[in-house]
Amino acid sequence: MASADDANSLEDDPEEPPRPLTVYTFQSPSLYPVLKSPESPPQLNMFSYSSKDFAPQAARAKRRQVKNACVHCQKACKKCDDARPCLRCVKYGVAEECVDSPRKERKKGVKRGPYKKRDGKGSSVDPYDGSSNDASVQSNNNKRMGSPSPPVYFPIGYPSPVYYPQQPQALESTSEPPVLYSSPQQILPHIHAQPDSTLPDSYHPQPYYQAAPIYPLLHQPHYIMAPAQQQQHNYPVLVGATFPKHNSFEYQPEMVHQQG
DNA sequence: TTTCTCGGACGATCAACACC
DNA sequence: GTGTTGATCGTCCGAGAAAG
Ligand SMILES: [Zn+2]
Ligand SMILES: [Zn+2]
Repeated sequence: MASADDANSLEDDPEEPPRPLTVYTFQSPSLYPVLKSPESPPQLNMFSYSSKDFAPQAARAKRRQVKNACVHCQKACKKCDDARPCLRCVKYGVAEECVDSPRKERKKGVKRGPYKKRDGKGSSVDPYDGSSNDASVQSNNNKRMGSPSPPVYFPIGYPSPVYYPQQPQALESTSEPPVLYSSPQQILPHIHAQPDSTLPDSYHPQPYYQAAPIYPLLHQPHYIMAPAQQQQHNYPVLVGATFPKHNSFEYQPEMVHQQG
């Protein structure tokens, strides 16, 4: 079966077709809930799929990746998120070791030989021709137009790794059916797991809000919030979380708070 | 049964190349 | 200068192995 960390293409985009019947349960200290297939699964279309099984010829969903996984996730080949510490590290109790993995510099000066001609003058393949086997085609489909697509709100049920400097923007227009998004109330603040002094350089607490991981109600983690008097912002401060079943994960960092 | 490992598919990036 | 191509590098899915 899938590993505990698996089955969690949680952040995937709304364009993705529904994955058949699966339910999240927290049953391991692994970062992400496990997908189970209950006998009478609810009809929830909240999960992405990532395999070819559902690939409708044309609209093949894309897997979304974080820009830089943390060292632990990278090593484990597991899904990371943009938060630092990332959810997985928090869950494993190694939040203080959660730092971006180093990236190596891209080679330069590599010669490539002539490209295919543009504009049908040559033997170039139609990038939208579904019959193409050219591996590069699929990558071309999503990266045209330079800059990365703007952040989008994640649909309910999708834990999101993304930070939003402020209110999320409107979805980029798409021909896909509309999706539901978290209400502002569902956006939790960034996890402040460590005092500033122990945080990695890459960690810059700011009034950023993270679209919180939103799990199906049945298996939602119990978020531990700082007492009101400890909060100096007008948003709640998350200090830890416990996950139902197996209690194996309980994270309660000492304190929690950031200067405004 | 649950958790861990890791091969490899796929996504993101960006320098080389092509065209105007 | 701008846009396109395609190689490189990174992420993480998911199957199988290992452990309990
Ligand atoms: Zn991580
Ligand atoms: Zn981490």
